[in-house]
Amino acid sequence: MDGTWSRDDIAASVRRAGGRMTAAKRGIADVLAATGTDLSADEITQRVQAARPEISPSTVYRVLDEFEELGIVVHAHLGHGATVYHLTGVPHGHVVCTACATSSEVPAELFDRMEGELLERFGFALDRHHVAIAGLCASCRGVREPGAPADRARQRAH
Amino acid sequence: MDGTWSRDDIAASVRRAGGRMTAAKRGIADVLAATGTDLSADEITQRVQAARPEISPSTVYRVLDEFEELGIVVHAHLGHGATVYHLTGVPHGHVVCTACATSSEVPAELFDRMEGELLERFGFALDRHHVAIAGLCASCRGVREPGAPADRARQRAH
DNA sequence: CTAAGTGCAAATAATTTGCAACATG
DNA sequence: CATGTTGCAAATTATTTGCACTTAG
Repeated sequence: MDGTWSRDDIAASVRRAGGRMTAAKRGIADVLAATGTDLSADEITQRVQAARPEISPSTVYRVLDEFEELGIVVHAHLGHGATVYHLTGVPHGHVVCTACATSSEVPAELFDRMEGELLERFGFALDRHHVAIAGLCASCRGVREPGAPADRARQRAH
Repeated sequence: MDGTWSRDDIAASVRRAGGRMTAAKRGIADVLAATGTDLSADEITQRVQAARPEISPSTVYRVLDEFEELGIVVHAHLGHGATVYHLTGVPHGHVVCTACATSSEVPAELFDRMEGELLERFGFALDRHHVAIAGLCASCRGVREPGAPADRARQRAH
């Protein structure tokens, strides 16, 4: 139940918990299943509305909350931007570039060592896919050549 | 210039950049220097207003932005909560408990190994103090004894 | 004096909530 | 047909911005 989710798996999970499978939930489930990447509530809303324009943002938030309690999706905070959601499955971490705001997923094992140390030294049990790590991506590094017009990446450095 | 900041250091830095040292900036500098921990813009506003009630939140945000461009403060995103700020100095990472929402600072070396791997494998240069790592703190772990009344930590699990 | 800085009110963005109308099982 | 759900509008929270007025240097 932590591999790939189909719309039917989701429906089964919802009903098992006493919930009802509605058009909104079906639409959201389809969007999530059709996309491999993380999506913000707003992006999910827009895609769902492509098919059913009447579905409101508040419904999307409520359904996402329900799916999360059922263990169907998880959310993560990517720095400055909005919260993103994705189906549970291959656990992964997130890195966000503070210059171009691009986020990418990285294998969860990268966190292994830090996880162990945090647990031993602080008793803190890390959740690898919940919050993103910030930094500069490969293409944004080295862009700042000393002496260059500075360019001033005027975006509040995320 | 990355050790401990005094109000005068800050004033010098502001003036060197062509800025003016005002009552608001002085008040904010004092609050930051008096507190070792991370503070949200709202907490800073409240503390500054204890002395000068007329100082507005928007000014706090603007001053914090200026201080950040001058390298006096850095901000970090602690998961669900508001952005927090602190004076630059001892670099550290942040961990936030998803159950009790408490955040703590952890030594930056914990990130060393991950930093190296991210750089080698993805060309990504990590910024250790920008975004928090989520998980369960020592006191919240083990609280969920199987069979217990579940208690339902009803807060949207951060 | 003069440009930097400020207070205040209004504008955004991301969510959340109240409630009456609906639909699923 | 009972109750889980939804759409919509209004409320919140965190932040940003426009502007006329104030003040540091």
